[in-house]
Amino acid sequence: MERKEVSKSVLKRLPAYLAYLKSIPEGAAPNISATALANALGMGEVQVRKDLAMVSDGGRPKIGYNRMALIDDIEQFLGYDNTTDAVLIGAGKLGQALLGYKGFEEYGLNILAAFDVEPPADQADGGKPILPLEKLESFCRTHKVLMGIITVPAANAQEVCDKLIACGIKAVWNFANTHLEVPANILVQYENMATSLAVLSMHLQAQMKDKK
Amino acid sequence: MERKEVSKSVLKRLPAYLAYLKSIPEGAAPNISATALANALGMGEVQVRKDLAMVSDGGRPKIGYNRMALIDDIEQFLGYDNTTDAVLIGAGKLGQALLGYKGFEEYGLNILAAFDVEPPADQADGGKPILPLEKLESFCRTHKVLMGIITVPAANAQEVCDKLIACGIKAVWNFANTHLEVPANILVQYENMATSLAVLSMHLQAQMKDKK
DNA sequence: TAGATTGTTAATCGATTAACAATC
DNA sequence: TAGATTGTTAATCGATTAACAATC
Repeated sequence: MERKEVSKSVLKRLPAYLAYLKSIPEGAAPNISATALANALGMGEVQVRKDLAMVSDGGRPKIGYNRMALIDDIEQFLGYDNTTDAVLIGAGKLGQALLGYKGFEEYGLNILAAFDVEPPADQADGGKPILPLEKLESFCRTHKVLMGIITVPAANAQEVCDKLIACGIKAVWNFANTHLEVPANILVQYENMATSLAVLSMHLQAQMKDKK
Repeated sequence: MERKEVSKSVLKRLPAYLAYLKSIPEGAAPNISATALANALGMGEVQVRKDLAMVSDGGRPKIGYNRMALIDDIEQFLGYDNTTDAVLIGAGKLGQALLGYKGFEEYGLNILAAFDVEPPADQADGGKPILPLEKLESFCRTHKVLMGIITVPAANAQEVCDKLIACGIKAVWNFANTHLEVPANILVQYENMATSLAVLSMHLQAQMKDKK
């Protein structure tokens, strides 16, 4: 299957398909139709079919897609089959939660270590190390790290980001609620809780108004 | 200023404006132009102007918008001025991190308590309580809670979600990587790390290919 | 064969961008 | 007045949806 260019909107839907496909028990029927997938996820079936056409080499009319093959295709497309190493900066509550989260492996993400200006003294045995920030550059260089995760306060995020880029990082996952200025070839993905909250509180406000 | 209907895309950009406006020091000039805002955030200036027109009652040509007034307008529009109470289900690592995060207050979100099938014995003094799941319904009813935050494993998310809706919740913030089936009047906001990771690993793959 | 299902081509929709008129 | 800046109207762009032809 040759690699097609997919738009960001398609890309963002792929993990949802994958999660659903994986949640189907082993013993179930080996095939699944785009219609079934669409219904399960509350989406349009044409959209699902178009999305799948981008990553798989096709389903068979009347039968659908082979579930296992589809899982493999999406995982390969998303690059979950080869792991990406990452470093995390900012070992506060959120940082440590992400550091300890086992689920990332499933997505091909491997956080090697965290860095902090003040590494906590009591580090969990066998957990991933939290190192002083001074060691960041040498660490990134020796491990050829390409992704950095920022979980420092917003005020320090740009500074940390600059440092990461100087260390050779190409992609930044930013949990700080601030815009980051970066060169064109660097991608910043914002994980912005404030955005989600805006959507939620908007809905609640509308609900309240409807009621009265 | 009468309340306009804004699209989700506009809504999602508002928190970014707000964060930037708030990051400007008190002492700076009292006005800011849409052009300046756009440049700072790497956005188009027409887009910024259109967005602001939805929430503020206007800037003045040649001068721009009054910063303080703009902050107030956006906060009011997003409902950050009156707090929303929420409960959190699933006191694992992520759940506890969110529970302990002070920053939500700024967005008008107040997590009252967490619930778990097995509340941990050692709860931080003065922190928010982690209660057994059986107490969820009475708690929600007495506190008239409208928002629920789901941080349980994907396999249990739907069950928890149903329970929340039965308790009168109107908006769900779902951190589990799974689709939730809900009635039409309930909003589910997915906080999907897998989605962000997909975008990031895609970028890294493209970078690698360019290099060789 | 008939019908379910796929994949594609065309139409619609919404959001972004560009052009321009209004204003301080 | 001139110029910066706003706000609006029109044009473009991209993504979603609808219609339909292809296939097992």
